[in-house]
Amino acid sequence: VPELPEVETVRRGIAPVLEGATIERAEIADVRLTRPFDPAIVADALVGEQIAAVDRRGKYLLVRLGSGRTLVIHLRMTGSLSHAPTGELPDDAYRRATLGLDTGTEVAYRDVRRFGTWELLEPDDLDPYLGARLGSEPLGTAFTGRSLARAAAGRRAPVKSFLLDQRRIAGLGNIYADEALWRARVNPRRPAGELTANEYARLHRAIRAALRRGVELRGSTLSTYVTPDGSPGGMQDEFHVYGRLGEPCDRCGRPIERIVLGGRGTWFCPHCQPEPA
DNA sequence: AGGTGGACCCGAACGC
DNA sequence: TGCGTTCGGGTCCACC
Repeated sequence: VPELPEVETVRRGIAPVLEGATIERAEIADVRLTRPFDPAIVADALVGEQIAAVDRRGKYLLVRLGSGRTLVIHLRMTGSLSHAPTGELPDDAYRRATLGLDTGTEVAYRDVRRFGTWELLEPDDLDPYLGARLGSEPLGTAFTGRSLARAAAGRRAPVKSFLLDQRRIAGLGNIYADEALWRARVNPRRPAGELTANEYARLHRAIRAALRRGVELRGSTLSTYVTPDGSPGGMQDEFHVYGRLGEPCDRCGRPIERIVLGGRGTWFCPHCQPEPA
C-alpha cells in the first residue's frame, strides 16, 4: 500500500535511473492507466522526451520532462516501478507499461489491481492539478501542529478520516494514520474539531515520526509493494497497531482493537487511546 | 458545504 | 477438491 514513505522510496530508487535519460520507446498496455486518454497517444508523446527530474508530492510521483510537461504517476494500491539495466525485464502478466531509455535500461510499471494512473500534464496544468488535491507536505516546514489544528477547527468527522484527507495532509494513508494516532495517544473516533491544541501538537510530532521512520525503513511491504530494486521494506515489522487485532499493545500490553471508520479498517489501543469521558 | 458511502479492481482468504 | 463470497484500500463522484 504505497503511502508517502513507499512513494518516496520508489522515487529514490528510480530517480537515478530516469534522470538525464531520454525515452526512446514507450508502451502502455492498459487503457485504464491513461483514461480517458488513448494510451497510444500518451506513449507517443513520451517518446523523445528527456527526463529532467523525478520528484514527489504527497503520493504522486512527478516525472519532469524536458518539454516542460510532467508525467504524474499515482501507484494507488498495487502499482510499482522497477528497472532492468540490461534492458531485459522478466515476463510479468501484470506489467502495464514499459519505458525504453537511451541508456539501454528498461523501466517497467507493474500494477495488479489496475488502480494506478499516468497523466501527462502540460506545464500550466500541474500546479492547479496538485493544488486542488493536496495540502501541505507533512515532512515540510509549512506543516505544524497549529496549522493542523486550524484546518480541523469546526470539523465533526472522526480525526482519522480528517488525517486521510489529502487536501489537508498530503501523503498520509490508512497505515500511517493509525500508527500516528497510536503514537499521539489519540482515539481515531474523536471528532477532528474537538482535539486540544496540545493533542494536535502531539499528533503533528507523531505523524512526522511515523512517516520518517517509514522512509528510513524503505516503506512497508504487505503483499505486492516492493522497492524498485525488488527488496522488501522493513516498516511492516514495526507496526504498533495496523493489522494487529488482538495482539498486545507495545505500550500497555492490552489487546489492540479493530473498528471500521469511513469504510476503512482502523486499529487502535482502547487503553492508550481512550474515548473522552 | 461537510460528510458519507459506493464504484473501481482483482488476488487472497475464507466458508461451505 | 472446488466452488462461491467477502475483503481491502486511494481516490473520485454522487448524494444527503
